[in-house]
Amino acid sequence: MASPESSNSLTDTKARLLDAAERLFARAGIAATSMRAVTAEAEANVAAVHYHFGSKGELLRAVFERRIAPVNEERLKRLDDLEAAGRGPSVDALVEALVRPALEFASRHPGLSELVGLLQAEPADEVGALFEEVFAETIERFTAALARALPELDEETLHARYGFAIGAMVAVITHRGPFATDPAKVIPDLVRFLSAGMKAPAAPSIASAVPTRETP
Amino acid sequence: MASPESSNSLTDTKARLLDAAERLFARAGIAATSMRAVTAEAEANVAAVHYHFGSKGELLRAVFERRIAPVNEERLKRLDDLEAAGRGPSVDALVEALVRPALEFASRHPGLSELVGLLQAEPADEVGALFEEVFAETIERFTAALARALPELDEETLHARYGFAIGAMVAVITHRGPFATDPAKVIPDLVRFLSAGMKAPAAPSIASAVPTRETP
DNA sequence: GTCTATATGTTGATAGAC
DNA sequence: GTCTATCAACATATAGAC
Repeated sequence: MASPESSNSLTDTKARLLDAAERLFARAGIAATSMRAVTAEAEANVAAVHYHFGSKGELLRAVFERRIAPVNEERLKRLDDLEAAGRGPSVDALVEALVRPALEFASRHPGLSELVGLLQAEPADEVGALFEEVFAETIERFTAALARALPELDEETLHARYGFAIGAMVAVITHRGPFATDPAKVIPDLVRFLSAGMKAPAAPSIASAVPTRETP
Repeated sequence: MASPESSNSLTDTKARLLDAAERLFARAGIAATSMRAVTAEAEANVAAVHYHFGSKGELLRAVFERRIAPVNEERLKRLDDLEAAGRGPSVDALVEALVRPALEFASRHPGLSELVGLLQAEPADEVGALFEEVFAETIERFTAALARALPELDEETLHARYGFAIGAMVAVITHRGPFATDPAKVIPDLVRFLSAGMKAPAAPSIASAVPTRETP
């Protein structure tokens, strides 16, 4: 089926470069990681990364997409399942569908953890556009589903709470806090915390407050 | 009172270097910001930063400490006030004392926002030790106060929730989410969300669950 | 596809005149 | 305290042999 000599060891270098770049970007940051270090770690040549990716920026993009795409696919699959089975998934179920795939992937691929950390603080120059592009669908689908589960929240509050939740989740993924390393422990903890926050009573809007008596 | 010629323009360069470094570190990251860029922005000389700070690492440390120290001072002052007035501050009050100073400082000094972003994702080499050192007292005081307000939570869960809260707060500070830019709007929103999360029922511990009947 | 060799620029740090 | 000049080390990127 495969051509006589191409398939295996030829693309091997490319994969090793991705692995090495992920490891080093995560460990020392993007700007501080030289392509020499990447190629050395991958046991490849300095020119190889230019041949396979064209530039350091494109290598970075490939590294991110490889890890983040499957997380979002799993999230959307879980959301599809929730919406298919009966109508109106609970807040807890939605939060878990959003959070669990990310945390489980992160615990399986330690590189993802620190990669997400980079996504958070790396100057938006290169990463910002990638961020928007990769997460747009997930954000839209989940905020819409949460809006249906929490009809009493105005859109602005709901979007803010979604942002709070992502922030807390990112803290766990990047290990910036005293969190259990076992996903089986931390995921329920986080879901419990975030669901309670999501379901908190909305702020009393100034206009609709005290409707019991009108001042003439 | 002041000595004839020293006080003003002599320390001026040092302050300009701090301002410039803060601006550039925030904009492009630490590793990507050269000291040449810093001294150019400060309209100073390449050697000036070595004269005043000794190295790039010490400059970084000075930049962080200048901004973060006052935030923690304000937090601890508010906590002191809460604990002085009556016993047992509420969860909501504690969360607000933790969160409001940071968000208000960040909205007044835009540089702090992106500086906090750096603290989050910069490889822990240099920043990690600084982080531990600067936030240790705040963490200890607030988790202790929260533990008194939430006696039903075990220590591990409480620390984890504290970490979730910091993560959500950092997301707001670094503008990584659809948050209102007006602190008067976002702070109450965040406090409401986090307080509800803090007060969420604890996970049923496997050991103490179903204590209604003992199996022989 | 992978390598060596090299062109060209930038970095952090220092020495020493003023 | 501030400057110019200069260092060795390292960066990205490319050219061309194999």
